[in-house]
Amino acid sequence: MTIAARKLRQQEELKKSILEASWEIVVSEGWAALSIRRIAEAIEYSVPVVYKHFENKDAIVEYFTLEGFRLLAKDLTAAVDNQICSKGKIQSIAQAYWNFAVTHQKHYEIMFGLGIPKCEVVNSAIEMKTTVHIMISVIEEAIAKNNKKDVDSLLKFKTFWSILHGIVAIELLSNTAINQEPSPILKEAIDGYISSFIN
Amino acid sequence: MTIAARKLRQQEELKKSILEASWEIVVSEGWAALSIRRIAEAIEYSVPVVYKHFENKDAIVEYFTLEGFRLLAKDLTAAVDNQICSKGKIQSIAQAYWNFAVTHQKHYEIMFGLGIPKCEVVNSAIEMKTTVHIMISVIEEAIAKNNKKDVDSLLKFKTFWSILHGIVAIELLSNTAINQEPSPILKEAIDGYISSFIN
DNA sequence: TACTTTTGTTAACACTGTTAACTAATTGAC
DNA sequence: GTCAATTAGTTAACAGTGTTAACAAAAGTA
Repeated sequence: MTIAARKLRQQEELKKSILEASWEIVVSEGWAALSIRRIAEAIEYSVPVVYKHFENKDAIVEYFTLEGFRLLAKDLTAAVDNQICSKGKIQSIAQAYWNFAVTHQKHYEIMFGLGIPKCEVVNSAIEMKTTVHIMISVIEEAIAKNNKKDVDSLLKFKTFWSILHGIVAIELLSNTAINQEPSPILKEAIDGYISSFIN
Repeated sequence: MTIAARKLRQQEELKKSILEASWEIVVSEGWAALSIRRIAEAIEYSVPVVYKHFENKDAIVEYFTLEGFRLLAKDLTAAVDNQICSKGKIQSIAQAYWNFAVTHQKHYEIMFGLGIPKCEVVNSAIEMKTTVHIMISVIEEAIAKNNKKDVDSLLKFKTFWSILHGIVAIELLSNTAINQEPSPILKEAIDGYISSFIN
């Protein structure tokens, strides 16, 4: 069955090349430039071949959306592992979130880009849930350690995420050469957030 | 010159009908459904007539973007006028910002939708600058009244806007029938923000 | 009336996502 | 080895998008 194995391998490589070609287009020319015909041209195959590997264009975009959440979850996990106290963990997550957004800008755009109605997919994805879970765990731990039983952890989580996303989004919108350095706005906002329920 | 006047009036009405038809499409079917051909069909004219009144599709979209900022600026101004103390003003602006986003969702989407590279236009628009100016004034006043000369007002403003946008964006993304009621997340986040530089 | 300008149309170009219909190559059974 | 069945890949089309050149008809002006 080595022939069948080779065929399978070739098909997988073709799928991989579709994703690589897609990513190259997105990185160099943005999400709007991504089209099936451009992909087909890049992989040197005809258009329907792309549809053999992905149901439609959305499926390709979705791949990168989920990849983004996977990467984000990994980064956030690493950020938490570095720290011991709750305050440090939250600050570290915030910093990691920021770093992710500036180093994976195209991912972030498609993960949180408004105006594109594909939220159903994202909201139900486990990749998303992992990210959410990491944040909530840290916040719940902080609440427990600070004996603030009256604090709503879900509310705190949503506030946390909203602040993070807001800072990133405004920064990405004002497309003035984004600097990798930690944003003072981030520090500012997170300090205020932390002091609202951690001593 | 009454004939020329009538012609001018008719042209203006045609332009108005283009905008009305466009808005109807956007409201009922979203921004993605807006197309020149759909507009032409709605106004019962051929396609090039639309181009007589707007240079291109972006110009139509831009109209609503600027209209959005105009409306937002008006709402924020009214919100400030209602209040006397700095804290109240900031809270009132936050609430007004939220209200604007939920009652003018389609406007908000196009004003801050990521992934659409039309920021150059928006950043240079006076409509945008007015909105910015209102927020900064209130913050500067708060800083002055609280004798916090070391506080960076621009930083505070960016943080403020980021928090507001983040909360709205996350809410709009999780398209679960948005409720008009004041978001607890908003109150939560703004309270934290205010206490970071107002006694 | 004859000329010019305005107003509007049709039809095309170059794209987009998507798919039906077809061909050529490869595989499996006899 | 031959023949049918499956697979891989193609071309060409449909329906839609933004945009514009070329043209016709109506209206205004001399």
